[in-house]
Amino acid sequence: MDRDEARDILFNFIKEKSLRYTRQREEILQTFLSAGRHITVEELYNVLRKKNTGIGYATVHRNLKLMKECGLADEMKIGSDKTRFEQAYGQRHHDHLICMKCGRIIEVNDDRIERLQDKLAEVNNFFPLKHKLEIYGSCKKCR
Amino acid sequence: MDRDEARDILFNFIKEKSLRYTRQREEILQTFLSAGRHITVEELYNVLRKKNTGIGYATVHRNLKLMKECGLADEMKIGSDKTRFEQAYGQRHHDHLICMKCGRIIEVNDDRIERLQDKLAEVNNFFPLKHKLEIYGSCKKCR
DNA sequence: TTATTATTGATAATAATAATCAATATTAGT
DNA sequence: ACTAATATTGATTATTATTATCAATAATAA
Ligand SMILES: [Mn+2]
Ligand SMILES: [Mn+2]
Ligand SMILES: [Zn+2]
Ligand SMILES: [Zn+2]
Repeated sequence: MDRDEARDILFNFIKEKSLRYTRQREEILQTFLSAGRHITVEELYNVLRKKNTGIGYATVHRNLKLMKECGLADEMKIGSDKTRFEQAYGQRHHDHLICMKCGRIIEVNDDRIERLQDKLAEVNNFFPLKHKLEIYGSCKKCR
Repeated sequence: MDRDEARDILFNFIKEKSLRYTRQREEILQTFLSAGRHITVEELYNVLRKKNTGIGYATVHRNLKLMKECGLADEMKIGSDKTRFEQAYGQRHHDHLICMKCGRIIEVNDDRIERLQDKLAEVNNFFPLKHKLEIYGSCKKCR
């Protein structure tokens, strides 16, 4: 994702809602964009702490939620772990293979599955809005 | 699921592990079998409370976990709701359509999707053990 | 510069789940 | 049936993730 584009999205969202563009928001956005995918609030908070930004946990939490609101982040919950956030803007939908041994998360896509899911909903008179497919097992290394 | 068969499974599991077959366990099992699918600890606890069984919340919680251990129950977590339990013995695997308006849960199955999931794992050098497919949207009534 | 008010960061509240522990109940052995 | 051993219960507390609170501060517009 383009950094400037991401900043624009956040900035415009903030202006539209009469919110304020703070040093903390800029810092959290940049750090989030640099960080690995599927990061928790705690993990992002720890990265920011090492940078001596003095940003509090609550602020990280609040602003990841804000970034979700404006479409820059997606929220995901795996099992009963902590909520994870991943970059969403410019990313196409994908599902996840989750290694139960090392925690690695592999992003995958299968159009045939996507289409069959829509059909499955249809034959059940169900109007699908979103879905979650997670396959749990062990990855190559942990086999 | 056959009641006697279910009791046998629990009973044998308990004997194998040198545990004890208590009045509470029998009561919780029977009530769980009679209750609707995808029930929470709290919901089951409330049913038991109405029956004046005097069984505590912690005991319900512990024993639903036990029933999961012996294969009589499956645990599922939808979004950030409370954990739900459903009968597992004699039930084939299925996925869920979840109405975001009324909370209705429709159980579905599609062998083609199942097979494609296995292939998807395979091409990613991933060994699948279980999976979770949930489609969120609105049901017929809530359309 | 000033007034307004959104934001922050520390902390407390909430809520789901699990752990603790003394009292009690179950079980096996006699 | 009695006893000893110990698993279980139920009330309560602890833990953990998430969210709310609030006084101090910072961002924004006039
Ligand atoms: Mn992902
Ligand atoms: Mn089900
Ligand atoms: Zn792995
Ligand atoms: Zn509905």
